[in-house]
Amino acid sequence: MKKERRGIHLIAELADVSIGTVDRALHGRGGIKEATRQRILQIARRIGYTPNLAARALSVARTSTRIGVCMPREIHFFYDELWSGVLDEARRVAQFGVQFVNRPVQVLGEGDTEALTELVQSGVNGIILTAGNPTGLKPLIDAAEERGIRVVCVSTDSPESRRSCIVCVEPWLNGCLAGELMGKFVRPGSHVAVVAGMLATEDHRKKTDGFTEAFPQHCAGGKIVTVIEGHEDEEESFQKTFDLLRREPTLAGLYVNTVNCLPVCRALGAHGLAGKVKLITTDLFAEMSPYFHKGIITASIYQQPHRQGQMAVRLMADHLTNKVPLPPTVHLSPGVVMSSNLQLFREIRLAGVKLEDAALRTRVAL
Amino acid sequence: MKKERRGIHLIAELADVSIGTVDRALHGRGGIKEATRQRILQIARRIGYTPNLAARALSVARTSTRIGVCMPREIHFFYDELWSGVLDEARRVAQFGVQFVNRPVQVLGEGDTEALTELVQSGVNGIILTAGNPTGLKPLIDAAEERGIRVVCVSTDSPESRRSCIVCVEPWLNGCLAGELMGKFVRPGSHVAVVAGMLATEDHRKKTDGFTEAFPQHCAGGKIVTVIEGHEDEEESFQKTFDLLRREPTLAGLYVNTVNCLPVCRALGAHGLAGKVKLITTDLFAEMSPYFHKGIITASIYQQPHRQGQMAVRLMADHLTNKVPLPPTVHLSPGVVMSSNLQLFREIRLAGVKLEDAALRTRVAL
DNA sequence: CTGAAAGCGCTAACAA
DNA sequence: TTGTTAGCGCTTTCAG
Repeated sequence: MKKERRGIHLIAELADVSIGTVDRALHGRGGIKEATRQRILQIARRIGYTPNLAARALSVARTSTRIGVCMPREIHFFYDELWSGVLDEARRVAQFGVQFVNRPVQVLGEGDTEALTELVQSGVNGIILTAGNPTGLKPLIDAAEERGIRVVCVSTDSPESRRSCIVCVEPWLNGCLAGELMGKFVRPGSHVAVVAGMLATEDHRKKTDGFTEAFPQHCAGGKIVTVIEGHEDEEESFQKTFDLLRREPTLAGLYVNTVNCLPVCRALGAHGLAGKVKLITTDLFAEMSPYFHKGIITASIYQQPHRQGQMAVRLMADHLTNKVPLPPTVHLSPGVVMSSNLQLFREIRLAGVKLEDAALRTRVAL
Repeated sequence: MKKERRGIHLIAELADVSIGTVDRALHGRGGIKEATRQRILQIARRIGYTPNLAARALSVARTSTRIGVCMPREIHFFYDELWSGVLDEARRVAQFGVQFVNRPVQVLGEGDTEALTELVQSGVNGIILTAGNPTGLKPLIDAAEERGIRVVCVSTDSPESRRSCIVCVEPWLNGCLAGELMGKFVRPGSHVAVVAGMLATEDHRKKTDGFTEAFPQHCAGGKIVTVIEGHEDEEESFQKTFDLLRREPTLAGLYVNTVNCLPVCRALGAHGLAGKVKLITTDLFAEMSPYFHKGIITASIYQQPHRQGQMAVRLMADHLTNKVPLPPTVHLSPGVVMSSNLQLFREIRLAGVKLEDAALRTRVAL
């Protein structure tokens, strides 16, 4: 009884060539007669050949592909989760011979040109990047792509550049969802306001725009009375919100489109407005928890940082190791956090677990 | 220059034994002196050994592990997505030598005892199952677990049984979220109603309970005037809703906790109540789309079927191939679908794409 | 242009 | 109780 062959051996047997030739045909390598190639591809198609990725990974283990990661290092908040998403998935694909080079920057947009330059020079095959300052990064990203280094932006885009792919929650849509929710929470004709970080930041501006567009569509006669900027400063945010609430006693809703929502919560609390003014925030971290319970935060728009990181790694790894084409955009749907489902989110469940420890717990949902 | 060894070869070299012995030590196989084992484990720990999963997968490819899947076959709706989540992830882990045995049943709860029996007898190593009739299935599940076959329930649980793990969106919490949303959409003192499938079904009853508990907490003086049962019948659902709307002209909200929401939408439309009565539905499929745009559906609670399927496969495969322990429960957070983010959901994006084709498009988000 | 052969790190069967 | 060895399916190098 003949031995049952598999994979390229089977093809080789059927085509009556050696596995080396099959390999050449399958990979479009040179040095093979076009006729043979066609015959082989034909057979491969007929038997529905799919490469065994484990074998491939094992075989190329030493010449492994490397992925560089440049994202902000920051604790307790969004980027922590983004990192853990990246690291979790990195651990999985590491088994496929993919290595990672981490080049964290301290703050979004600071020192990222240097980090990116380093990564490019270090000879990685792909780069995952939060594009803090899109314009400064553009030439570097373009240069990297020029050299065949794929760049996947995550969370923050550099839309003008030639990056291969962006994985994010679209900020405009993010604002729209907040606007729609707000429009449905407050009564027709209500006045609401927006607390942004700084409108100079594209992300905050787009969120504000989305909100501004969607809110009136879902709240007949609704009006956005003002947009204030907290500049990510605790004191300033508190003061400005506090003043706003005094100035506009009829205010029905407040949309905070930055992670810096605690001062706003405190200002609302100080006015005794828990639940009276509908507060919609952005992102999630453990310290927000009590404000949900007190009814001060009505809802928060969750940007799925962990999943963003995971997706970015997965896309890049699939592309690099299996030639899966990179989609130009991957837009995740933002989640809605309210008091009922609060406990299900990683940020709340894993509160207090340090990054290292959290990284070990692969199995916690969402 | 000596050749640089890796993995178990390195350990073997350091411990001055053969790789066979290292393998025995690492896997707790018999026939090895306790002292040697300790010495080897010690070294493994010291050098931070992690097995190369690709190599392992490749090596055990022929003796591969098999996972049985028993879930309802149903088109256009929830289970379609559940299947595609399973199949997508199955394709990935297939590379690790995991095979799948699919035993679809026509309808949830019909013929699943037979299917499960077959699977157990077919000698699979693990089973992924939607437990349609929990009580009937319990003895079979227990028997399977007894024989060392891990059972992971997905979407529908058999809580009394000894299944190793459940992956789902908790129905009670699902109802709570709907209740909270509703409580915030309507004015204090509002009257709302629930349209269930049949309260005899645990899932529907729990959703109803959750809603009943949460709604009054978020709507001062709010009242649930009635719970009607549509029995998943189009005509009955329409008629009962239509009558209800006539009987209760002040009704402010309606919560449909089954997938069968179209008749309710039509009844609302027939009364010209688009947007007047807040409608919160469950699940998502393409035909709901126009009702979002017309403002008839205010929000839908999305149970992430694709992700549920994906998680179930991932957990099972990780457990079977890498001995990762199965967590007893994995509760996903339900998503909130509104008109703003509607387009981001698979069910809407991939509308019209048949299961086979959709299965090829691994790269569509969420 | 094509074939042969050496590994990649691990498992499992067989020998000692 | 331990060592040896033959693959798993693929990539890559070196000969023809």
